[in-house]
Amino acid sequence: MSACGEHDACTERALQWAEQICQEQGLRFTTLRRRVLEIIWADHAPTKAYDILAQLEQEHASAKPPTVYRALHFLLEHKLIHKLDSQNAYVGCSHPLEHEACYFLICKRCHVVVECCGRALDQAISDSAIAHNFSRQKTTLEISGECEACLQQ
Amino acid sequence: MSACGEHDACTERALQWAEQICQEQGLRFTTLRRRVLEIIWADHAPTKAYDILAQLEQEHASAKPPTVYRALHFLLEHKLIHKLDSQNAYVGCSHPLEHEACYFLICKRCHVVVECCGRALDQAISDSAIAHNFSRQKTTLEISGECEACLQQ
DNA sequence: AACATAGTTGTTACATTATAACATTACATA
DNA sequence: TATGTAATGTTATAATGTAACAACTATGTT
Ligand SMILES: [Zn+2]
Ligand SMILES: [Zn+2]
Ligand SMILES: [Zn+2]
Ligand SMILES: [Zn+2]
Repeated sequence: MSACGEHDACTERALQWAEQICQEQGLRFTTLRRRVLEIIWADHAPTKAYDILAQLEQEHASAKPPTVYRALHFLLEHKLIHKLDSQNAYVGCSHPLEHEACYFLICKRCHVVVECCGRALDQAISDSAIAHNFSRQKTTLEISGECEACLQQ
Repeated sequence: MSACGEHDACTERALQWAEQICQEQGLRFTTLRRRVLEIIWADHAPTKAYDILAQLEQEHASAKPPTVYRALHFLLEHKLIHKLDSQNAYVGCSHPLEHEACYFLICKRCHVVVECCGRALDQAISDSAIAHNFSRQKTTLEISGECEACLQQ
């Protein structure tokens, strides 16, 4: 499920972003890391680590769990992907350049994940943390339900 | 870590709630389920399933993973506990009677979890879902950072 | 009391998700 | 080319969670 007219463009854009970010920061965007990012960007649904492994194995005989998890750690660290804790699965980041607090709308039917970055909601979260004298460091916000397209069926 | 003056009172209250809720709904609050709830309520930190198992084993020779997970499923189903997806761990529900959308402040230092239920933040989440024509069914909101007590040290 | 029933627990086995530890290889650059 | 660092290969294992079926327990009905 892609939820976008031209998904090749999404993938292309994500890979170019990754290339650019790695270049700017002197990071090595190796074949393996690129391939894992491509697999994750095959669609807009969350991808499981062991499904990535299954794909990698077909083209890369030495692929093992650490192969995949290392690539995932690299991509997470540099915010090229996100982990959805409620699903134990990974999605490509939709806007790695301008990175703020983001949250996810996850469709239970078509599995499309939309990444949102609204200042309003982010502010509401900060306000609540402040009200509890809590110093906010990391936020996990994942909303599952049904997307517009699925509701219209 | 308890984050409350009189933690025995927290536990006592939680067990009585559970008793009452099960009675009202014709559910069986068995020894095993009560014991798992007690273990979770030993403090305000998230508890891991296999740590519960380790405790149960000492007093209940036949305890195995399904023993624990069944009790957890029961307690989750009836909203006596919550699972924190960002930690793979479980906490007692602080207000099982008046249950609305809730979210969690998780202290990285002392591990105390505070469950919050603010209408304002809940509304902001709904607004955002509506803005994306998304039908919201389940929300995971977990904020990790440092609590007031730890910040003052 | 005997029986039927549904719910709970026991038991074994396994699936899924993730990491530790150490060896080897590739890459940059001096 | 030597040398150090980062990346990958390799083996093993840890951590989290479920399937499937057997045995038991509580409860209500004949
Ligand atoms: Zn797309
Ligand atoms: Zn959908
Ligand atoms: Zn307490
Ligand atoms: Zn704290």
